Amino acid sequence: MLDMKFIRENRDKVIAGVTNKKEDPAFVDEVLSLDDQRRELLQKVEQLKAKKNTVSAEVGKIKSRKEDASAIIAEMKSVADEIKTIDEQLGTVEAKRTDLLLQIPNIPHESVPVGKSPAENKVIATHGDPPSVDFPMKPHWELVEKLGIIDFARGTKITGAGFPVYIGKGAQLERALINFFLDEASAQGYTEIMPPLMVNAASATGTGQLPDKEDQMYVVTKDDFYLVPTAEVPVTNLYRDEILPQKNLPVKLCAYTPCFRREAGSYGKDVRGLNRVHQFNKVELVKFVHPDSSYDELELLRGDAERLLQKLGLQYHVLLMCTGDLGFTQTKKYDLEVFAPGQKKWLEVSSVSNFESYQARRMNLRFRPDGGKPEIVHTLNGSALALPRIVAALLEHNQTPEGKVVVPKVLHGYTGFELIG
RNA sequence: GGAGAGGUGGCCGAGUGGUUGAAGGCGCUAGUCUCGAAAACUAGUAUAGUCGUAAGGCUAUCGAGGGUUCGAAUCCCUCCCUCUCCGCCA
Repeated sequence: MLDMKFIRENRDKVIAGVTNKKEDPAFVDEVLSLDDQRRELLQKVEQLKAKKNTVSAEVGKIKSRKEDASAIIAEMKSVADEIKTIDEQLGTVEAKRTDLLLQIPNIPHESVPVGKSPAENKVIATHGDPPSVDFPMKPHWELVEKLGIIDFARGTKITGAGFPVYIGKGAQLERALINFFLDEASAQGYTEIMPPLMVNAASATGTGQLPDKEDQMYVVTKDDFYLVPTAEVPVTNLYRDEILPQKNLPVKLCAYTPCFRREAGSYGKDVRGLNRVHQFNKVELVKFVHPDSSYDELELLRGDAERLLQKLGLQYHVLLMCTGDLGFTQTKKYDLEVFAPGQKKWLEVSSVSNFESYQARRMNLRFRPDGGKPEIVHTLNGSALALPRIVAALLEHNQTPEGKVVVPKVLHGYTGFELIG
């Protein structure tokens, strides 16, 4: 969430930012009005509490002298009632304020182009070329079926649509990619985390999945847990409610997890094959950094993700997302899209974002500047990378006329084979 | 799942209704002492909200939330977590 003080002092800026994100700016003034009410009630009740405290201490002294304090006690009873009444009002106002505060999105960074639709995202870099072949390239769903390495139909039987089964070299390729990504991250100084795959409501709120994106998560109602939609959630919450020493910054973490997403509302859109599934594997990078360096760290993070695509020899481009296409909690975001030549489509395989203090404030994640008061850290994350679309692009990019697939060299040590089929 | 014990400041630990934001110790920071260090001694050492130009004041916080009371770390209720024993189990 945003800092209440910041909203108070920058009303117009916040409204502009919220509007550019295509969110409702009406909440901003509502929050400000609730904030005024809150402070008014707070002052009133705190004065009464101060009185209560001094008089109650007095009662103690009187009683210890074995004197009569019944008159004062009777008087304080009405004060106590008044406190209770105002406290209740205060509680209501505060709950509303917090509720609204959670519904105000983070505001975009000034370097982000203002825009309404994905069409206004900017392609800021492209790398690699499509394979130069003289045969018609197949989409991956045809390749994997013939090769028998991913079985969508049986996944549907076991669970439901969007739960593919990886078989034989398909499973091995998946495992190889996960290890490759994790090893690359470790080499860049990221500490590997293996987190829980279910999180509680507090964690989901910390990263912004709740209340905004509740419908996208699978819920274990019996225990009030959520299946992780991305490792971002458990990993970013690792130090929730903690104060990190400044010398530990930047904290760099990486994690492989399966990701579970209901993908409600996206039926029929790019759902063929591996393009959009309910359960998939992903390696995620997370950083906690000093507020002064978060935009430099964002570029480094993007580099870490890009390098993987380069090493895999895939064609990709980098999008700088416009304000209207930014997520609720993000101030700036790059998407990496890889080209899948069999279906002639760009597929999003990574999303690299800065959240500034927005998540960290929700999570109460701070650092202590040397000798100073605790401050909120900035959080960033990026996929490095999401597996299914990488596999899709990789299979399509490296297919042979016979429908076999050549494994990229960097993976040979991981797969133990160089050809599928 | 059953039975029991317990959750206090960075850590250990005292505290069963009346100056307890919280004794004492450890740790940490600064100072004294020392050629320097250790030891010893002295002082300081939470977070947040709110009012104030500031100094500073006030409020809240002893797992979380609610209740009783003029007054709660202390009594009551609910929940969470940890530990021990039993059961079950990869």
